[in-house]
Amino acid sequence: MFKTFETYLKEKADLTVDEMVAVRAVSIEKKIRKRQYLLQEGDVCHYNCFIVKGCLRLYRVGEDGTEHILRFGVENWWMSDRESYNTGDPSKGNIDALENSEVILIDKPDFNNLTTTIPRLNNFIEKLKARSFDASQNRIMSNISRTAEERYQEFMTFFPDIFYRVPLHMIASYLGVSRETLSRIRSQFSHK
Amino acid sequence: MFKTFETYLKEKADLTVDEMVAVRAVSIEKKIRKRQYLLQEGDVCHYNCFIVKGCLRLYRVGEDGTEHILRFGVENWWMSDRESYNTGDPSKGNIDALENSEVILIDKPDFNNLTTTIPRLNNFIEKLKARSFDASQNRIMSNISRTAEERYQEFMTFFPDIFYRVPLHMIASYLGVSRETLSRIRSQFSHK
DNA sequence: CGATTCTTTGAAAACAGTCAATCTGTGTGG
DNA sequence: CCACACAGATTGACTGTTTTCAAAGAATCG
Repeated sequence: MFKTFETYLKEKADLTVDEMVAVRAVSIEKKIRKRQYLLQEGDVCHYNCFIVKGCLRLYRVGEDGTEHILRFGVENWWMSDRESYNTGDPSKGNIDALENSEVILIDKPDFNNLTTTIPRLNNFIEKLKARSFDASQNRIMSNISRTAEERYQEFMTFFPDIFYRVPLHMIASYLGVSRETLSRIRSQFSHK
Repeated sequence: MFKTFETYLKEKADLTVDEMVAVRAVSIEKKIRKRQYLLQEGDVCHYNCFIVKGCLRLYRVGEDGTEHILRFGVENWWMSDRESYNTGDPSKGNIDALENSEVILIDKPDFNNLTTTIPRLNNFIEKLKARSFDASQNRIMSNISRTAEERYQEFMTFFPDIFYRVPLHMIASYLGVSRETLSRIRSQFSHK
């Protein structure tokens, strides 16, 4: 299970063998079954979580009780509630598994240790954060400027791997429309 | 003009006198008049920009030619197109001044120098980026879960200082609704 | 098979966008 | 100082989109 993570780190951050050992020393392997929670609202997010296998989601519950999905994560993605992780405040969101999954957890102090002692890792993580921010900006742009149909097509083309493995009502939730609306968008679209 | 920046850095990052000198050495003071551009679509964003005085906006133009505002910035905020700045790719957005403004620009290589040589500055900037990311996530949540009216009220309470100095049609653009809709939301709201 | 989860459909109501017109305040040039 | 232009805000009428609620079909899993 650590193997996948190792391959990933080797390719992305080009870690040495020694560095890899250091990473491994603080890595916690964990299996989560479908519908199981990795983080629940109100708890503090103490871990960085790398997805080895499976599919997770981060969502928040609105005032009316509706679930709103902020992110999906699949193999080789990171998944945590960064806000709670950074601030140490209780999380506003929940992370649960949409499939039986395998993840690697690294505790915050351990992770900080790694990034300060391994510059190449730090570098890579910084880049990752930067891209993640850019993605957020683009999603905001999408939300304020595109129609639901456009956002739907955008999602399909950008994340085909996610599109084909999560239920449609969750994609609707991610896009910010009701499942009925998404269903109608799809039927309109396929009648062309 | 540098004075304001100095006060800010002193308070936020607690820089020493020597460090402040180093910052000053690479700071470019610039005045921008209302409606003038700091960055135009297609250009690469080479600078970090700190707002000493005034008000700027970052916006993108949609396929139909409509302007969509991604961010506003006022005194003591940073304003740049982070995507272009990070990647070196041409910017998808424009930054212009909504009022006569004064900014301090720091070139990317210079800025990198500063953050690598001044750990406390680096630390502060990292925190800033983290908060900025969190804000993005919260805005996305808002976009996919709240009604236009709720987003409007949210904006007023979170950014009263911006609310009272930018035209309403720009707030509409930021919120992702037409100016007419915002106008109607307001009149409904005030008839209570 | 039965239960659950997921998707689709229909009809009514609420909501938002567009276009065109009007109203307001501001500031500039004569 | 006035008249005019201009940017901003509002309103009305109309159209189009999205939500909601209720119901019914598929698909999946134990």
